Amino acid sequence: MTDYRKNCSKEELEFLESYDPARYEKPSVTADIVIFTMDEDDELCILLIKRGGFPYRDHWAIPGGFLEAGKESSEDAAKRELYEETGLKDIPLTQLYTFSDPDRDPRMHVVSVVYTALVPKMKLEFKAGDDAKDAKLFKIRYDIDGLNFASGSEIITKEDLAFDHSEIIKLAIRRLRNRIDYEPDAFSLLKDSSSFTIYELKLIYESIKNKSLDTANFRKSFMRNWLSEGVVRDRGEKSEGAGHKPAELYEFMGKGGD
Amino acid sequence: MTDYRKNCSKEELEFLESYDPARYEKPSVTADIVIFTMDEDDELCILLIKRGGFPYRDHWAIPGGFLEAGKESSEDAAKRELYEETGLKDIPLTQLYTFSDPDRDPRMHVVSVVYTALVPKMKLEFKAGDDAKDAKLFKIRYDIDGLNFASGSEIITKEDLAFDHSEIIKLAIRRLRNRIDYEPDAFSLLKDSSSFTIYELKLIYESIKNKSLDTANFRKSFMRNWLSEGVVRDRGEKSEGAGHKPAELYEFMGKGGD
DNA sequence: ACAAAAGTGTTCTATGTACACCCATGT
DNA sequence: ACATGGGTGTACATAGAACACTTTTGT
Repeated sequence: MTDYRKNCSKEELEFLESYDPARYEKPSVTADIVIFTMDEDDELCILLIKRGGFPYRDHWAIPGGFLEAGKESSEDAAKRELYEETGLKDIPLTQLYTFSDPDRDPRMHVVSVVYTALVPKMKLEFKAGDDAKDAKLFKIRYDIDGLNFASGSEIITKEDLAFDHSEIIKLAIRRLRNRIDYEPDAFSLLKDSSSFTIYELKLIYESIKNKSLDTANFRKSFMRNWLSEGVVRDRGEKSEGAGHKPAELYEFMGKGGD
Repeated sequence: MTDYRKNCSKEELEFLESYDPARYEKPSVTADIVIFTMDEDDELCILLIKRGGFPYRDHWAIPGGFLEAGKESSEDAAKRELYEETGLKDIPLTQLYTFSDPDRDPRMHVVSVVYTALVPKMKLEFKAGDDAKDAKLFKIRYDIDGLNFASGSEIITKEDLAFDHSEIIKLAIRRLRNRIDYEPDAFSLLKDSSSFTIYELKLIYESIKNKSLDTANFRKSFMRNWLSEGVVRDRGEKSEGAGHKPAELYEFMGKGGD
């Protein structure tokens, strides 16, 4: 693709040279990221940023930023944004969905390509940089009105979110819930994916599915889905120092690991 | 979202008025569509268009076009494009993926939001309009080198496709294969979704999965997944005039239907 | 002793797959 | 008669959910 011009006719080269990309009115393009973590209470959390400028000043939003045209893919833009916002590098992102309603941003037409990232909390550094006034983790909660988000005693609802971000987050959670049964997503949320117990993993599943799971059954599907497939390895060691029977330790063998 | 300005402070309104969207360099945005159909040989087909202009002149491409900024969402753009290309209206589209490599188009940075459409062949009108030199249905074939596409005696491979469209099509097929087991996608490909036999449906599944299925088992899962869920209704009629035992006729009860 | 988690076993049901077999129709 | 699809039934392996029970640690 990069070398397309090499195999071109003279005629076509001329066409490419004279092509004016500014001929048509274009929308802006951003890359946004839904960042999930597990907090100290073993609850699923999302990273939100309080907007310092218009529009939606003082509303909470998921991190994101404009794509640098001609220089980066939307995934690269999301990675750059993730790094600027959290100091995290080399985190695999999965594309969630692209939102493109003409009036989802009051300034202008903005097309947002949204990605999901799953990160262990300990790796998050909060950088108070750029246009971000404030960044915080919010627990994901459910009640009769649907979703809401809690950070300590502060509880925010979809009305406190900027743009269509509440829809975006809703979709991200739905997808995560579906994926977790057949993709090794949960391992990315472990404190230490190279040494963990089945119980620790179960807590992640329970928090994402928002219901408690049967120990015996969870165990069995762990063996079938991950251990016997080589996704996970038995370290042959036991946890120690906990207030209960020592547990077998496992290691996630996926991409890069730690 | 539309009425965001109504609840705005004077200060913010001024900001919005003075905001200049042209400040940043923007990529172009297109909406492309992978259109699947079943042909007269009960084989899965895709609609391709021979490009009349540069770049990739005389290469085959999936239909698509630029998004009209400020006027339409990418899905609306895809619908517009689908109508211009095939005369089809009110076909549900599902978003496939967004491709955004900076050099996937030699002219400039083009972000493409790609959709999938499933349409019965009889509804397709080929319009030789616009920049389309030629539109044709290609059978989807598999061999050692992977995918290829056949229309009569003409066989084309991924090298004959424009841009990264071979990757796009590959992904679309993979997704269709996965979806077909739990989403009622196959019904959209029936000649007549309001009166069909189980066998007709089975042909669609076989073509998409590219392997033959057991009659008895297909039947059972048809009953479980669709009939008992009310997705499909038994018409209480039998097919007639075929060279075999008359078959029960069913009706798809999904969105809009016919 | 008790809480907390680790770990085993059984039972029931649903699903996926393989296969054997008979039925009705047009040619 | 026979090809073509329509349709039924049986058998086996695996997956998921419910639940009962034992084990080992730290406090």
